Amino acid sequence: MSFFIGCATMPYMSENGLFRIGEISKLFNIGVDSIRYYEKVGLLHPVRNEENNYRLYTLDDIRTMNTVRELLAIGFSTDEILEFEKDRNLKHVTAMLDKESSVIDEKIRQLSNIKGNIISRLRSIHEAVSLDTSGAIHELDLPERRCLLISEGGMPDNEINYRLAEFRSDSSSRVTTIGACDCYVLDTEKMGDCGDFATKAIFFYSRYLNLDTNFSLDEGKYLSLAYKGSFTQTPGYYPEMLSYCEEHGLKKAGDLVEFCHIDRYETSDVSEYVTELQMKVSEYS
Amino acid sequence: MSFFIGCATMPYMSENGLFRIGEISKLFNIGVDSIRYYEKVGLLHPVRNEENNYRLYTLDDIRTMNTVRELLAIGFSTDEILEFEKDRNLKHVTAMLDKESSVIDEKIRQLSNIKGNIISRLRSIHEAVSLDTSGAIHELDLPERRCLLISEGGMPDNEINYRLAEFRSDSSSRVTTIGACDCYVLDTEKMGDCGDFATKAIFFYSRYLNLDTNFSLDEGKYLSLAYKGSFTQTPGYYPEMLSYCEEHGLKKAGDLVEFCHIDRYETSDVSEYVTELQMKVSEYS
DNA sequence: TGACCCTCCCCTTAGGGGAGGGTC
DNA sequence: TGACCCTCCCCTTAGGGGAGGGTC
Repeated sequence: MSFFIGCATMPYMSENGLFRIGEISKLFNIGVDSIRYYEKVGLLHPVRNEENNYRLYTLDDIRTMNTVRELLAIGFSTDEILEFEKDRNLKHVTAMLDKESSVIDEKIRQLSNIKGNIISRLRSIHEAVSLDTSGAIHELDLPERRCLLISEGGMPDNEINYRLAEFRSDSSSRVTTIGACDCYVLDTEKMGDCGDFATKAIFFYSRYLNLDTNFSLDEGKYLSLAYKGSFTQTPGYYPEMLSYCEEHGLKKAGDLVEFCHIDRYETSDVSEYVTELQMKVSEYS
Repeated sequence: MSFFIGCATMPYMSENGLFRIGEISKLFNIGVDSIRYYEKVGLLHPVRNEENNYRLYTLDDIRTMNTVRELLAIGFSTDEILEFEKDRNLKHVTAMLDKESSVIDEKIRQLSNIKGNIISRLRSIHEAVSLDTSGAIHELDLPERRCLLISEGGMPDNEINYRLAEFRSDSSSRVTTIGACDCYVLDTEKMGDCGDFATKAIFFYSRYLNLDTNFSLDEGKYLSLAYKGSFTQTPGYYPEMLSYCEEHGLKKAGDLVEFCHIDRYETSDVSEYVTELQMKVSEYS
């Protein structure tokens, strides 16, 4: 044990054994405003130099400052620190630390959930922009998929936002737009207002996000085709899917469904939209 | 796909196709103040009923509200949401989500550190109150222990707080009082001011907390004895330690050190203090 | 009349950043 | 004179809670 720690004097101490606010500020490496603030909330009670009204701090104030900085650093509020200063005992300090520990656990739990949510959204977006948007048809074997039905029948785009809000306010419902996929079941027999197919149903789907669900898309073989830009291109692609079926000995076994992977929820630039068409098919037997 | 979702009307909609603030409030299950606040920061721009000056919201405002609530829930500020609303595109949304993901990682990292710190303090306190404070002497084989030397020589209690502050402001220094142990190397040959042994050195030690250190206590055999209450009892216990040595064929091989496990940093109730005396010993050979 | 809407205005954390004036 | 100190006073998040007054 032979280290010599600095000089034995206290460089920031004024001659009368008391410290000025600037000295405390340097000693603790914090702003003078913080020190005045601790006084305002009742943590410090410096005496005053009667001649110039300067605040003067004792070594005991420095003890308080040490405790205050230590407790602020581990997340306590000035109110809690004040309570502790008023009633400093073992039961109190362990109760404080125990409680703070739980509070931090809860914060970490919430942040981890949010982090998972963000990662899921990023993954969904990444997967969407990685789709083959050449319009080429792929055969996919898909598992059962859980979805959230928003509406049976068509609905103006904006009304969907009303339904989403309704779901959201239904207490525990989890709905998500950014990174989730709004999907349209199309009626290929009927035309809608915009020269497009009429809509039979609207639902939300996400492979990664943990949405509420109220029905499933069947597992099975699907034809899939994706394109970029305005989703008015859908009717043009439908005949190609039918031709593909004929050429490959398949038959239509479900509705045509439009998956809007990237749309107005992620971007206002229509050229960035990514839409996928899926249609369930089966083999002739 | 055969679920029927509520009625096709929008129950909260006023007759003219617009919504009043109370309706939006119910729809989103939030206070009207929040909705007015979003307007104040520029996120919403409701029109007004010219007759009564009531705010009126469109379905497009509901779209915005959905996005706002979704992004607030994952930690974005209204400023960031405003930026996103102004320039909504894929690059922007992925950059935002990426950045938020990093911010959350950093927050979790900090909270985990704090949590570890709190747990260490609780463990230290728990261990201190679990000590045998009957004054009985125990022989301990202790490993090398890293410590933080505060002062060579004695020092008024309060001046220690000044030294602690100095260490703390030395940028990266980690010092801790609550849950750490301030220790006094005693000079058993000299008396101090209070009829107690004079102090040869002061240092901090914690088994669990990650303090800065600048020297080590040697590993080896120690006599240990703990008591509760005022630490003025130390001189009374020292002769007992010497007698124990004689009776057990041991000799004093180091200074008498006072470990103040529980003291003024944890409690203002002296009867709760827990002090441990340690003295290095060796066998006669 | 009661439910709903309006506009101020003050309050919450832990300080930060002035302005305007005195002190060493 | 420059560094230091003082006291207001305004500002920061995302709203919450009034008061005082009009509207359906």
